[in-house]
Amino acid sequence: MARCWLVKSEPDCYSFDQLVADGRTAWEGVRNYQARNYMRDDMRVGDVVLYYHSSTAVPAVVGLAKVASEAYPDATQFDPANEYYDPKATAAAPRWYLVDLEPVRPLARPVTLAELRADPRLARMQLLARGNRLSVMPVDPEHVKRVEELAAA
DNA sequence: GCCAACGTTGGC
DNA sequence: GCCAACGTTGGC
Repeated sequence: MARCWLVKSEPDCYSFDQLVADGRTAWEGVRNYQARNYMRDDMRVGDVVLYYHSSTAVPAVVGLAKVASEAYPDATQFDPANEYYDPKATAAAPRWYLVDLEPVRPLARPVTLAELRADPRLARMQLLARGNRLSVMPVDPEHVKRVEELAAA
């Protein structure tokens, strides 16, 4: 069974609709080691990804995506003009890795953070853990299934 | 805009 | 290796 994941994105920055429009995107700009490690070490092509909109009026899971590539160095770390430039990274020793994502489909309707919190079956979801700030994290497949159920309800 | 939580940095 | 200071995240 493939592993499942959740990625956060601010919709004003890069929304799920934008991913659908683009058809595929490099998940650039992640600058947290744990999130990097998940992408670099644990993600596999075809893994299911919940797409979550954060820092917005109604935070919610809005769509399903999938991992579309193995991990490779994030090119933005090498570009001094890019906001994600990292002067300590070199081509010989990249610091940041990413994967490509492809959209699968939007949820029938967004499942809000408040709904997730209200569902006892999702109580152990890592997204809901106190103080969680990771932008890339694993999700239990049962929790993915439950989110899809809520979206269809 | 506020604030709690957390990660990173850098002095020692 | 400790830890205070600082910056960022993200809900509200």
